[in-house]
Amino acid sequence: MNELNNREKEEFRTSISFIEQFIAEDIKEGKNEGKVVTRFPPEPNGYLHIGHAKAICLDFGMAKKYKGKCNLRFDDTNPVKEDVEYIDSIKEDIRWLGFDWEEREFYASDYFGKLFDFAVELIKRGLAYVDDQPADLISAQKGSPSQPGTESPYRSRPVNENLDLFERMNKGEFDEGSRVLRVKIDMTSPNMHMRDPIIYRIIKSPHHRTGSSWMVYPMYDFAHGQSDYFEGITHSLCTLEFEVHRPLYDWFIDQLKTGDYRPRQIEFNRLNLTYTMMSKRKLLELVQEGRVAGWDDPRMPTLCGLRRRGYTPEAIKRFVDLIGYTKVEAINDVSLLEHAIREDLNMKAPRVFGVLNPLKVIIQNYPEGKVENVELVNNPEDESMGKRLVPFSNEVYIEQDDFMENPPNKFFRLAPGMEVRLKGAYIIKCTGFKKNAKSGAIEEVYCTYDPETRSGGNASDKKVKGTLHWVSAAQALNAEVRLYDRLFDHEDPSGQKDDDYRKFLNPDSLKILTGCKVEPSLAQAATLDRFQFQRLGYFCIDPDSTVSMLVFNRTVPLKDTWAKVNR
RNA sequence: UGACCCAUGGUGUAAUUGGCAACACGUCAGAUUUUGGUUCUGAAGAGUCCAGGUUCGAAACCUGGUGGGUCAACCA
Repeated sequence: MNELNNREKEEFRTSISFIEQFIAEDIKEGKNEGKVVTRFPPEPNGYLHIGHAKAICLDFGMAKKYKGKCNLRFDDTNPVKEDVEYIDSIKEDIRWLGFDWEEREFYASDYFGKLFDFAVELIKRGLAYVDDQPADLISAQKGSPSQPGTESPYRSRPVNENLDLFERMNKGEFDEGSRVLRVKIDMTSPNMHMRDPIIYRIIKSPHHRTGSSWMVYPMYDFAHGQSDYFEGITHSLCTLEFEVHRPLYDWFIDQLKTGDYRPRQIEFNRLNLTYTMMSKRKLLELVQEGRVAGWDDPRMPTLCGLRRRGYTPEAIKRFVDLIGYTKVEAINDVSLLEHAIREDLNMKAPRVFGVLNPLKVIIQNYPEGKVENVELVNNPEDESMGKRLVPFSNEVYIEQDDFMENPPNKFFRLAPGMEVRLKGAYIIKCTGFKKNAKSGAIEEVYCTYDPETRSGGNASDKKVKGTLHWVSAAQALNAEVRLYDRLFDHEDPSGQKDDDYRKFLNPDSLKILTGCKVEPSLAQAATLDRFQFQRLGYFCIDPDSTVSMLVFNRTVPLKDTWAKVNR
């Protein structure tokens, strides 16, 4: 209720991102007849991560808000790096987030013909030339950011010769790397991207969509802006590092355009998160080196990893909404992401009892063999989620942490002589315990219960300091629980100049608990179902889970002020 | 011996575009609670990177610094 009020308050806020301000101004000025067309342009060479979610939310979000369209376009200009496997996963992840590109699934490769024709046109206009020099020479001639470049000796090659060579490059007459097509701009430009950039190179590997029909492929810089133009994109939203490319894209569009229309590129900051990294290359290394179990390892910042971890699309979108879009290179605190998932799951996740580190409690005055079904609320935040029955008997498991032989001052749990409530059942009092003489480990705890204190009963309003979750031993289901922590123990693992990011891998990022006990209602749970294990955290069923062995992933622990007091 | 971008509590963002620096997360305290969760109340925490300038008035505009980022793939 109150949380809703908070959300409502936030929705009333008038501030919109600088990007949205630009879009709103463009609409107001009647640009593009007030239309908004955006696109999400991934390269199919890896899995999507939460940084992509930030872009997806913007691209699809702006289109939706301003009654426009958002295209999905795969920027597939480099056949050696790309694969259909990635296309499928990307589409799955975007759909999972809840966005729809309808029939507008495009590929940069759809435009290879148009792009080739445009390149030929540039040659004819004397604006492009074939360079026969090797890569290292071309690179050396480019100069450096503080040093102007020098012109290629092939720069003034006659038009006919360029035309002939370019056609023959595409027929496969020359080896990869032997020739490239460059555009003629300015080798002394302070902007490196304007120093006669390469627009076409020879690649003989087959392309996942066009097969072997092309032997030359456009560079990203030559394909991206024009693809936007071909699709009628009005607002081309991308990350900050493309800011310096914008003059080049504008140059191409100047040569291409026939009217007033041109896409407007607006750059925003990438998403960075503490204790992780977004580099696709490094994420791939983690997978290939076996440091994680795969792209969907629940410790990965990939969308499939977060999904398997138990994150909801709503929480991810909420998080993206909270961090905003600016031009500042920021590192966002993971605690905000965790806040977003807790906030969402608090409303949605049914409560259940699960004991991670079981300790048997024997209730000595409760009849042996008797089983009562006690009623528990599924979600105190949402009455419509109903109630369920949970079996109670004379032997129950509680959490090892919930018992102490010699408790400190504010320990509101079980200890010799102390009383606690077993949530939904009875108040019990500890009368003794069994301790392993060698290890000192507590093996069993003995209690008595007060029959009058059953929840809902006569003396049920009796106050005790602590309430524990529990699972009846005889009916308990066995479970494996995987506890995840941050993958790295450094806030910015990939930003350290002198240290490899692997050095900061957190050795405790995964802990597997095998002897866990959960309430019998969980037998019906399906893969990826999410629950709150009361007093512990949010958990979901892992795809590895089977009928004989339930497997849970901990999405995020509950806030724990007791643990905080103890540190 | 460059060009471009950026700078607001610990973190991320606001500030109706020149008018009392606000919100969220986090932190701390209290209340409520059959979850040490949730919820509620309150507090601490920046005077807006620095120095000048314009102005009745600057976080915002101008100049110059400082600091950070990006750019030299036949990657995207």
